[in-house]
Amino acid sequence: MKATAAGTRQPSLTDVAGVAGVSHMTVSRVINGTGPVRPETRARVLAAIEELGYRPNSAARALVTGRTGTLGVVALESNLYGPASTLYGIENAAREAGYAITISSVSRPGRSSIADAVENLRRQAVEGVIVIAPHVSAGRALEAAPADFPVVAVGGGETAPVPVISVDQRDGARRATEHLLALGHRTVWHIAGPEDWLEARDRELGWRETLERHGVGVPQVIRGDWSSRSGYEAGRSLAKEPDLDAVFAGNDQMALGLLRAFAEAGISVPRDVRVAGFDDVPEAAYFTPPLTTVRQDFIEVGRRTFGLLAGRMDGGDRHARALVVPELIVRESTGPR
Amino acid sequence: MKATAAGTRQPSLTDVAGVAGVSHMTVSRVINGTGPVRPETRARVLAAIEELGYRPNSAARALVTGRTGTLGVVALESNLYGPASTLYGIENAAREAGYAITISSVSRPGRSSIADAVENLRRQAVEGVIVIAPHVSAGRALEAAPADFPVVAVGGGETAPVPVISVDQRDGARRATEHLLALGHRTVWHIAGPEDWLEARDRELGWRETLERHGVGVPQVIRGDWSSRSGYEAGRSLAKEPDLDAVFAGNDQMALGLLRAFAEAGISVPRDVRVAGFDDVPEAAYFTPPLTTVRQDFIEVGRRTFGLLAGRMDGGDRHARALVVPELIVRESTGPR
DNA sequence: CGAGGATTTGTTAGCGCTAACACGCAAGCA
DNA sequence: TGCTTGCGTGTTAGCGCTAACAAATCCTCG
Repeated sequence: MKATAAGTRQPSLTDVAGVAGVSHMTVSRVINGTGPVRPETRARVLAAIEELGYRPNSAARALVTGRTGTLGVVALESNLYGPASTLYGIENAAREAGYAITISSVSRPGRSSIADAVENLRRQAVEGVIVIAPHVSAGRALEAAPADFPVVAVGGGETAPVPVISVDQRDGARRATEHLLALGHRTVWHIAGPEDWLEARDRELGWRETLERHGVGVPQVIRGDWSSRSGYEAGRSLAKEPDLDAVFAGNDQMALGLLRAFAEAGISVPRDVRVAGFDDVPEAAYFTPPLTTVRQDFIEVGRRTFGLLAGRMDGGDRHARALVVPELIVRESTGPR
Repeated sequence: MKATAAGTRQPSLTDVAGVAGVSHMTVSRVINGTGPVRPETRARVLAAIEELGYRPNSAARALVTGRTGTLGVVALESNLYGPASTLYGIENAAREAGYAITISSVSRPGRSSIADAVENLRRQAVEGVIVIAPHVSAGRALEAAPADFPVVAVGGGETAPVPVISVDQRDGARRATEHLLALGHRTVWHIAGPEDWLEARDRELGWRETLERHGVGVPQVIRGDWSSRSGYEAGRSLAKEPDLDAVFAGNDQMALGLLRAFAEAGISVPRDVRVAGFDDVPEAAYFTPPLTTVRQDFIEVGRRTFGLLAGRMDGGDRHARALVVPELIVRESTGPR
């Protein structure tokens, strides 16, 4: 294919048709594989396309077909392992299905910022939108989701009238908590994520339920913000606690901060205190000590999210739900003493 | 704004014009702010837009203006801190300037996969492309970048005929290495990133140059793959080294693995060995011990990358270069003994 | 009070493509 | 031979929008 000189108009279907000596419709048929074309005609057309470096004009096609082949993703602007991985999972599945992905990131999720992002994407003429914003406020924003436009959510908005895919956070928290209880601890402390995150709520709920089901006392929950710093601060105050012996951190970053604070306080993990996290970030196996944590398969989440959106675009149910089951990964931080 | 019933055609400019009792051109002028419109006419038009829930058809607009307001980003499908942060920086800057971002991710970078991704994006009618793929092979792919289409690269392809923005990796490596030498160590070992990464090459080069400039022996470089696992393995073999006293890891993840291996081998950091990393991931301050590392401002990188692309789309130089200077963050891992 | 200019609105064409239908031609059949 | 059938190709219209120009309206001032 030759590069077209800068400033020159891009070749159109008609230009190709001229070179190939056919009508523009025949060229269209060759490109889209619609309608019958004699092999020898097809070859002439393909040669002309090659010669001119023709590239279909997607705007013109979209205008007439009403389809853009683009999906929108509203993503949280953060480097949190989960959301970023989910994004790649979605992108992959979408690309395989022939869709492009347009992202619109949101720095501080809120009812209106998410609605704005969705509106932005609609103006970009996306055919559907995936919202990755596992916040309580995101859930509320989705409650007002239009019925005439396909929106799906990942990990949030239980009550929203949109399909939702989520990892079973409660179950993951239950697994971690039961694992710690099974080791003989009287109770398990918890460092929760920010209150406005659904995942934080669910993990806390799973932890609390499990303690109650086992009839053990529920300690005061400690509130963090997912960051290692907040885990560190939580660890500093927990270190003063006289009968502390097991902690379940809401994510791996906070667990890391916790480990750091304990190390500084001369508390040995797992000998004095056992610690578990959530997410299984790739680094968790190399923390000091290696961290027991709950693994979420984000690639799978991304794939299934795309699937749900594809279904919804086909007129599927607004109330579809999909749940991905997490897995407990046991490492030294809850190992033998 | 009312939701349109499913299945109904979206309202067009003409529909709005009908309701407002004006011509479609007047509506267009109101929407785009082109040409003068009487305030009272404008109000009627806006009311009609509101009433119908009108949303401009971007395909039609793109068809006639030749502009889509979309940029493409070729991203590496990975959760590495740097690329992901850069992506957000770009998205932010682009959104502020009124552009949308379409991403195309690449799992294994290579000459052809990157060229394919760029071609994909061009078919999506993006106005320009940013390639985030700091590989040697990416650089080669960019050497064949078309002259008639704006492409910029972040962090790679020194020789490619496209604008490039990068963090000064050599300088960062120099800072880390000099910092270690200044602490009185005889030499500094290095765990390098994968050979096909430009960043890995530059960091290694900066390290090597610095050692040579100071006239100290250059130890055999150890090759990792950015992962904590590879850092851990490097640490296991380094632990056997009799006169080891300072290590500069190519990134923070590998430094983490290294710290883990040293902890297992009973080597104390910084007492027995001092360790520095690269990137300053948010967790680095909470490693055991907190890690001295080189900070890169990825948000700035994203912003400037967008700036370079904007310049290139305006007919700017294909050989523009921008360099972001990194910063050494000193923490306990190179602290007093 | 009417010419001339500025302001506001309308008309027309066409961007590049696909849908729908029309046409020509060869083959099949009676 | 005439009529159908089906294949391969062409013609036309129109998607929703903006650019360019044309027309109408309003004001200002001699």
